[in-house]
Amino acid sequence: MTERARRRIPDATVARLPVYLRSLLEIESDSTTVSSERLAELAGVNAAKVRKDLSYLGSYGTRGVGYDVEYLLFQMSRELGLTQHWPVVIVGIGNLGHALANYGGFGASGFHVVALVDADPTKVGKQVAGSEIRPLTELDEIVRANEIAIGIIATPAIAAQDVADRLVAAGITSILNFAPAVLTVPKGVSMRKVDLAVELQILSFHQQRRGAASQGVALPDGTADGTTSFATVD
Amino acid sequence: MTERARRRIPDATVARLPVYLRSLLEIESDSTTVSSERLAELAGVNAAKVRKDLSYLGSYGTRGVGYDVEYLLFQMSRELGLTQHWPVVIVGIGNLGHALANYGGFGASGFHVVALVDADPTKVGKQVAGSEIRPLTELDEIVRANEIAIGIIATPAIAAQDVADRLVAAGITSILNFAPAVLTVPKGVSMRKVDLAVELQILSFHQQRRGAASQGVALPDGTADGTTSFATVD
DNA sequence: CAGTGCTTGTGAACTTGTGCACTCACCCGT
DNA sequence: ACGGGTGAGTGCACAAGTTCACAAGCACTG
Repeated sequence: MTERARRRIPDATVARLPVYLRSLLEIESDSTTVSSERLAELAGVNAAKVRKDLSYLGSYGTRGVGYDVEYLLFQMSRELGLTQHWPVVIVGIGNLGHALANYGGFGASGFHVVALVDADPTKVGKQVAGSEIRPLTELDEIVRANEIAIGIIATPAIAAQDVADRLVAAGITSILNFAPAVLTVPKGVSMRKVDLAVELQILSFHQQRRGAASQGVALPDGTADGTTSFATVD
Repeated sequence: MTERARRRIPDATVARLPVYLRSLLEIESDSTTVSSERLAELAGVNAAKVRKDLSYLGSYGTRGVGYDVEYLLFQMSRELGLTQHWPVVIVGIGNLGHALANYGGFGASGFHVVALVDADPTKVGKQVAGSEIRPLTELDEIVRANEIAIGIIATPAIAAQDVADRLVAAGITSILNFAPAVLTVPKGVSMRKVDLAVELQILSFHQQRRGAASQGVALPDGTADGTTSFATVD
């Protein structure tokens, strides 16, 4: 109640906040203030949506003027939890794990890859992106020692559920899964999935339809996830 | 009318079809028939959703029995356009592009990486995953020569829009974008986005909330995209 | 060949998300 | 000091997606 029972932020909005954040960072040096219209343009959505989304964070804009970029950045970062340090473990150092370990985009937002783990004994001990690959058996210890809350799964599909179970057992409560498998996790653990094959197949679906029917098919320009944008086919 | 004006398949359903497809492939060798309940369990959704989704494809089930796995697989593959050959070009052969080029999951579904392109002259000519990296300037020629319809962007954010424009100019109508940037494409081009940082930030949001409020926050167990599943926090 | 049990297919209620349009607060210029 | 213009905040109607509940249909048994 002291916290003013902050309005629950809809999932669709949460998914767009990072995009707004990035857009704000891009113009941070140019302008001190930004309108919903301009921000909408940068983020690829419409202005009404921007205003509604930002209103869930609170009334941080000034009517007739716009939003203060600095302040909005701060509030948004805080809301997204980016003001804190998030140690991350990557499990499965194949091609993708390798790429993720070397991905620079992490650090900027408070995410830091602090451990790499793989079940393959021939990989254990090797250095990747400045870290040494540790055996899967040490996962629990590693997670606890570093107080890791976020785990990334980049293993083959077959191993993914086992890894997820181990991560959960070790106390991890957020999982990002790149393995093409449906994982089940207990309540209290959030998990998101990134699936390359699924994305391609969705594209294929639309591509195929396009070829088949000369008939126009209207597609919406975004999903609840904000990860998609379609243009209209005609 | 002959084509029975096929019901438009909702986006949310399209996004789940690949998941069903994968689930079916897993049980293909075990059972000839599958119930909506079983399929729901494998795909991590609920049974009613499975039935509704499948109903958009047509009435392929048998009441009291279930769905014929083989037949469903065939229909679904056809619907998703996986019965055809899809040549794919990857632009940007950094860590991620490298990983994507080596990713095996493509071939199984009709996707084939037929060309790798990078703007960096020091990378051009090198062999990656059996293909030679070609210069960005040859993109147009490559796309036309191989009749490529799908392009994957794995460049830094700054280059992404330019690459997208080139892809579109070359005649590509489906783009999968891994660069952390909002791209605009003309009507008639579909584009999907996979953004690592966004995913992490969404996880961070929930993780952060969890820590802040001892108050329970209920999260839905899936989005329109089917790429997410959350458990409830308490 | 009728009865029983199982599972699909789907209308309808409900929830969530989107987009419009309008109000009202605030800044700035005079 | 005050009025005009601009752009935030929001109520509302609509669209999309989800879930429920149940009738309809098929296989199998006696």
